[in-house]
Amino acid sequence: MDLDERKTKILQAIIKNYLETGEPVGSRTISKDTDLNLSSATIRNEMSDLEEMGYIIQPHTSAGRIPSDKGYRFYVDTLMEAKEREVAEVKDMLLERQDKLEDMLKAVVKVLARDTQYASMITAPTTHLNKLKFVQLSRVDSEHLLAVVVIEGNIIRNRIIDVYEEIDDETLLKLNMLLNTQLGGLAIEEINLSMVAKMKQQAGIHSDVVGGVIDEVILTLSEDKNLEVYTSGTNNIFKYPELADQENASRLISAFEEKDVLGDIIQSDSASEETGIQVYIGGENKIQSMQDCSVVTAVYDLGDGMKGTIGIVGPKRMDYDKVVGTLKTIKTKLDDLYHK
Amino acid sequence: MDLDERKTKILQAIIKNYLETGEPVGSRTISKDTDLNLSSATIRNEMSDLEEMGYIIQPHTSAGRIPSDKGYRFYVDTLMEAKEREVAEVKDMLLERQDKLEDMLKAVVKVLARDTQYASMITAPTTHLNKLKFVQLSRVDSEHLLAVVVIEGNIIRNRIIDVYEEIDDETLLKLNMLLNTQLGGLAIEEINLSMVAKMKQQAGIHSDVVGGVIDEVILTLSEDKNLEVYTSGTNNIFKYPELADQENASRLISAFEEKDVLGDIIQSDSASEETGIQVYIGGENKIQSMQDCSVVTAVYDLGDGMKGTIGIVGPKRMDYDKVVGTLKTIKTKLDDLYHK
DNA sequence: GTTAGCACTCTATAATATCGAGTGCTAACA
DNA sequence: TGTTAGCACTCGATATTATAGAGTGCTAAC
Repeated sequence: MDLDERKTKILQAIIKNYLETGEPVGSRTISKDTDLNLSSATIRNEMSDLEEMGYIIQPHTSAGRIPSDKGYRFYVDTLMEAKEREVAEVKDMLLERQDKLEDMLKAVVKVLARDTQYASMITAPTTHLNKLKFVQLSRVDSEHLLAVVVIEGNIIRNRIIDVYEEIDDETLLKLNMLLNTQLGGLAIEEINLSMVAKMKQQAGIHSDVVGGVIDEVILTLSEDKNLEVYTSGTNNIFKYPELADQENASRLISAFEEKDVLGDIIQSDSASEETGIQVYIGGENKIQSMQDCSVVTAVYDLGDGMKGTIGIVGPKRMDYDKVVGTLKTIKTKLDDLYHK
Repeated sequence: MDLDERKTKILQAIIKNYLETGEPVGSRTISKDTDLNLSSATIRNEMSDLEEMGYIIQPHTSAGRIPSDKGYRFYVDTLMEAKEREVAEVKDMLLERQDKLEDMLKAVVKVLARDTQYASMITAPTTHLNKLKFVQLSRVDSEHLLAVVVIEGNIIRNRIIDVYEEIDDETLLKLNMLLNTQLGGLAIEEINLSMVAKMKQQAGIHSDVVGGVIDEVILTLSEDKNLEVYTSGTNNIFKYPELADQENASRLISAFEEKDVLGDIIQSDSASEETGIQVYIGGENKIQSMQDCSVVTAVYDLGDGMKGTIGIVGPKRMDYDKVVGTLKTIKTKLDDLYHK
């Protein structure tokens, strides 16, 4: 038995209807709603077939049918007509200065949540090809130095370093020179221990300062680990009864609080290449607490190897059209930021 | 009619019992639980009085009594015996480097949530007496400068500034000198427009760079506005049935997502001076969505005028002893950080 | 002032009845 | 052979009723 055109149409009608209402769909509804002009009895026969094939499920004997994960998957893969959406606000927002990256990400995820009405998240971009642009040491007061580390993509990190001996301006200048000539332009893999030892030796009594700076440089260069994730609209999960019972809601909300968990969702996102958008339905999710949800993610690319992920979590009966459209738009706008 | 010793004891017993069970407390329970050796009938008479005086409430005719806001208030003000608590983890945590303030705050609030089992929040310290320590301009590449602004308390902000004309090293040095001699040590109130104009004039063709830096300085100095708030343990609200119904939970969670709302709670915290800890019970809360909750906050002081607030939100039948004790400990440890 | 006793109230829980949407199956029809 | 009307049946959702028990207020006796 295979999915002929009529079965496909009926399956689509069932899913569409269920997405809207959240109630199991009966044969009578389909009979009236579609332009197939078939009686409910015929529909019933077809539905029985579709159930046998695993596309739909009967919650209990005398209820209508709801889509199975397999049904949703078929819908997403073949039946969905992704509509382009306009997300007006984002366009302006992205004109903001890039060094306020954090604020920009927070704003984008907020727009996404408001636009889709699903719980939303975005990760700060992680750079994989990190190279040091330069280091700048300044005196804060007699006991502290400030080390500013700048890497490709203009990511900036600061660190206050304790000093125990007086450092005069000239020495400071020399240390700056030393650090920049030795380390400038290098990636983390290119910095080895013998270089560090040599530099410490050249710094003489200030070797601990050099050590502190190098620590910060290494930390900054290898910083994909402490993944920043911003979320918005968490409380949207209460809009969907099938997710809103206490146990579920509690689990989901604590998942949204644990950045690591969100990181896991996003990690191995090898995103379907044409659009860069990935849909995980129900059991396809790795995260236990999201087995009753669908997750849609998109990878954005700010250039310089700076890639991040933006996505939403919602009920399986999600408005996939809308979500994919919205994500596509936002992704495009984020990507354009670089190629503009 | 006034609160004699016996009434006080009975009130205390009612509240204690209700805090533990969350169920309305009957006269029989009190009769057995206290060492007053009174029959349930006598207790009933007293309870009737206490109800008339507004300290307790009957949810319905044939139920036991629960404390009113006024009852809780009396309990917190006079009956509670705040226990000192040990919050072991925080001690070590605070030894961390101060320039990772953000991470430290996140860690502290996490400990608080885990320790109390209530939803917790902490605000980053805002400094009111901000004075500029120094500004440092560096070249990032031919089109961008990096401005680093450091203010009292070693708070650091960065900004990338676009430049349209080549700036050589010497000019950069001059601009650095100019900015630091003119602005060093000043508070925001001390920087006026005529100074800005004068500096721009001295900077000649690079007046826009100077303008950009000054913008960032002003932004940094007046930065109490974009109040950073970190939260943890939001999902703890599901542990208390009286808060866990969908509507309530949804409201609370979205309040926890809106930093502004949390800011409001904390704003006018004139904290009772001896301990610096403030308790808001039910209707005493300004925030609409928290009228069914109690909120306990503490102001911490890192010195240099850097003050922040840490607090928890939970059900009215909260373990006030524990919470106040824990907050006191954390507050003390944060305060000590400065005076150590 | 305290207490035993008792009638009364009201919620929570369980047990029961009823309704209706939806199904599967059969038989008739085109 | 595919389609459809008809009908008995299933089962969750909702309303209805009954029951138990915790707690009260009041009265009268101690």
